[in-house]
Amino acid sequence: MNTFKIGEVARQAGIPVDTVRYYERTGLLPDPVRRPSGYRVYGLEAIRRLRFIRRAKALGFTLVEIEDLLAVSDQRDVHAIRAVARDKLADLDRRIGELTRIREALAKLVDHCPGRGESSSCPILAALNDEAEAGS
Amino acid sequence: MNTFKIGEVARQAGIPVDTVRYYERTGLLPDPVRRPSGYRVYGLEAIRRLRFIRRAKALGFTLVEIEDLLAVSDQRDVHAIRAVARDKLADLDRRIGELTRIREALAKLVDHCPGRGESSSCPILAALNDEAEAGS
DNA sequence: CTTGACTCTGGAGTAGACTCCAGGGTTTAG
DNA sequence: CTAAACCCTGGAGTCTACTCCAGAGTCAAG
Repeated sequence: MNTFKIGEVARQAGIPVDTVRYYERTGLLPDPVRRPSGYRVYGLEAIRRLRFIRRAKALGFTLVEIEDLLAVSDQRDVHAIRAVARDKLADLDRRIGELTRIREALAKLVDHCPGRGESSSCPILAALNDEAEAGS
Repeated sequence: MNTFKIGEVARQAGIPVDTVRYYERTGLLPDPVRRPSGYRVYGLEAIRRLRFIRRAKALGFTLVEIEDLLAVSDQRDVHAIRAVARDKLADLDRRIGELTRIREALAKLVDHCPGRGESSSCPILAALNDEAEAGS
């Protein structure tokens, strides 16, 4: 019998039970069939969908983006899927670039800080206190 | 007269008025002197501190980290300041590395997706649906 | 004095993604 | 049959860093 209760589905997908219910509330996961008792009943499809969600999250997609991804995936629209993935790639590049800029600025300060002596010789303090804005 | 009302301090520091009050609430900024009317009165020191906060945020520090930074900065402990900055640098490296890993995985999928034809030929869908975990 | 700009407080709302709780009912192994 | 393990709901709480609001009081210029 390929039907599962929520706990089993959650375990198979590697996601907490509360999170499965949360995904249902937000519409990411369709409302499941219920037993007369109210217990949710899932099929293999639900496990597949939850794993899809987990993997997409690991690729840096937000839940809203995953909803889009699932929609086009359900329609098997390869073109649209690639477009969504491309957008996400551009977004990742932007975020990486930003963090890298910050990293370089901070690295330069750390490199030039002697770590001892007068506070006036610490470029980190200087950068934080000085009037000049941090350039590139 | 080197005393300012909150609006002036905020403008000088380049921070919204609400945010200045928020920093006060969270303890990042010391409670200022008050006029009998209740109006906050600040000196140049407050403007300096707010600018410090703004610059530290631009370097990727969180408010909690900035609180630490301000504490060691107030003690002019160069060694401790460098240690905090180094920790932050390691943190940035970790985050950049993680995003870069995700970026590479996604880029590979996008590169191999034809963008048309059968959904079975789309590696993005395959990666999201397949049983295998995404490797490096 | 009047007017408009400024400031005060306390509290609520925002985004994103959960996470936890109380106070029940249900299922299943033994 | 019993007890442990599981499941249900609705709602509240978490984290970060603000942001906005109403309703009231204050200040400065003309």
